Amino acid sequence: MANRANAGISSRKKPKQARSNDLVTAVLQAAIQVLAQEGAQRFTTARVAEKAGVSIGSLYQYFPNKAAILFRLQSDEWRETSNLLGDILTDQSQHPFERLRSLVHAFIRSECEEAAVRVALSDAAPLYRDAPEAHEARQADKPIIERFMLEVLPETSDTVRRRAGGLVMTTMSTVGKEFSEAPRSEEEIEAHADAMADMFCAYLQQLGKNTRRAG
Amino acid sequence: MANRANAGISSRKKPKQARSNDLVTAVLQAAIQVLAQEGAQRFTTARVAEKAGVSIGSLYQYFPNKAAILFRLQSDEWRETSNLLGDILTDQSQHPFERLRSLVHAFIRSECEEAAVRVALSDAAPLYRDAPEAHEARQADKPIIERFMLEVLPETSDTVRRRAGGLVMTTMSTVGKEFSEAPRSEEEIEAHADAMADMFCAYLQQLGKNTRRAG
DNA sequence: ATTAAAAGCGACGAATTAGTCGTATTTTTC
DNA sequence: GAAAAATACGACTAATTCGTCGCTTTTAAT
Repeated sequence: MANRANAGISSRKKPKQARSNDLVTAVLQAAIQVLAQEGAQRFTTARVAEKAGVSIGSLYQYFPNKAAILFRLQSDEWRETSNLLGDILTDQSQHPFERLRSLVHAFIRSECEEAAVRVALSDAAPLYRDAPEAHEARQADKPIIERFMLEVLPETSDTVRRRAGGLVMTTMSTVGKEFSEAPRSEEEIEAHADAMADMFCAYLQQLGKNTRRAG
Repeated sequence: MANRANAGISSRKKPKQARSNDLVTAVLQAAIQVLAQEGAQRFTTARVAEKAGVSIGSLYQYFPNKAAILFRLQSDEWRETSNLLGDILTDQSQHPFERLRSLVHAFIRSECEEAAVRVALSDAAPLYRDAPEAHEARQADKPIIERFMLEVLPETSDTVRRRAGGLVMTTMSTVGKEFSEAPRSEEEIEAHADAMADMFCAYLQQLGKNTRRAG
């Protein structure tokens, strides 16, 4: 097998004409369909190109390798999640705990939509997760979380606050993923999101109390 | 490729002589090494056979296909975790919350040991997770958790109690897995486990209060 | 010792896959 | 409208992988 993994994961060349832009979006949409219908195992560049109605050679003009397509899809999802975080957690018109609850609901709901694609995409994670680009992309949410946590636990030490924020976010994302792997009814989704939000609020409240007592 | 996936995932024939038992254990140990050193992507039956010092044909006498080897490893891990659960959560000499805290610490520590193998094994999960055997295996812990939760939240409705138990266990396992993907110092491990235990205790305590107030 | 069963072997077939490269077509530029 | 640049094409190569099958060696039974 010719291996181009060394070429990295970033896009190969910028599409300059309208048709090549269309080609790239066609490839990405096809990639989503292949992931959803065939799963990560059977996700191949040939299948993507065929479903996109594009030749395999053209595909490789804009993506250096298979991993780049997957990473692009994951990046798009990460960006969406970041927007969700920013929109909800900074809405000063609601109590912080209510914002957190909203976030959990929104996140779980979005995880459960198109669950097949999301599961397949994370099955394919080994192909792109070691790339430096992937490492960078995951730092995007940190400032937002940090600011939110400062609002909730203003008197707590940086270390504890940061750890708590990380725990809450990691829990939301990993448990949300696991939860979405089985098909869920609307009621289940809401109930589960509420339970998770309850857990977070109880935890943060307790942390706040401890700090006030100790400080 | 000749495909034997239909043959299922269970072991092919029982080793009856000492040498074949040795062969099976050699294969399993080699499989662990291959996973740890090469990762899920490069985990192949040929590599396992070679590292085990065994012919590929012999390997296929005792494992119907590649997935069966991986499933066997995962099963062994699940059984170990089940034992951990049973040992710790039923130890009546400690307060339930202390047991939970011990469990979290033990679990996170064990996840962080041999992290490479564990990560690779879950990278390979798509190969075995849809098998019915895998589905059964995951129900093993339910009764233990149920009994523990009854002890902690005796007056809560079944639905709520079961959901809470599931949430706590899912959180421990998924967050533990995520946490172990990066290398961690002893201090980090302890601090993180404590934070997680704090979160669980705060949550369950809160749930208990609500029930008492409502009931 | 003879025989049958169990275990072990490894070259090989069948299939799949990632990515290339020379060529053809379309668009832009001047 | 001619030259140059960008885009598109797809047959093909090189590599990898799973699992089989006919055959040999070892062990157990009588």
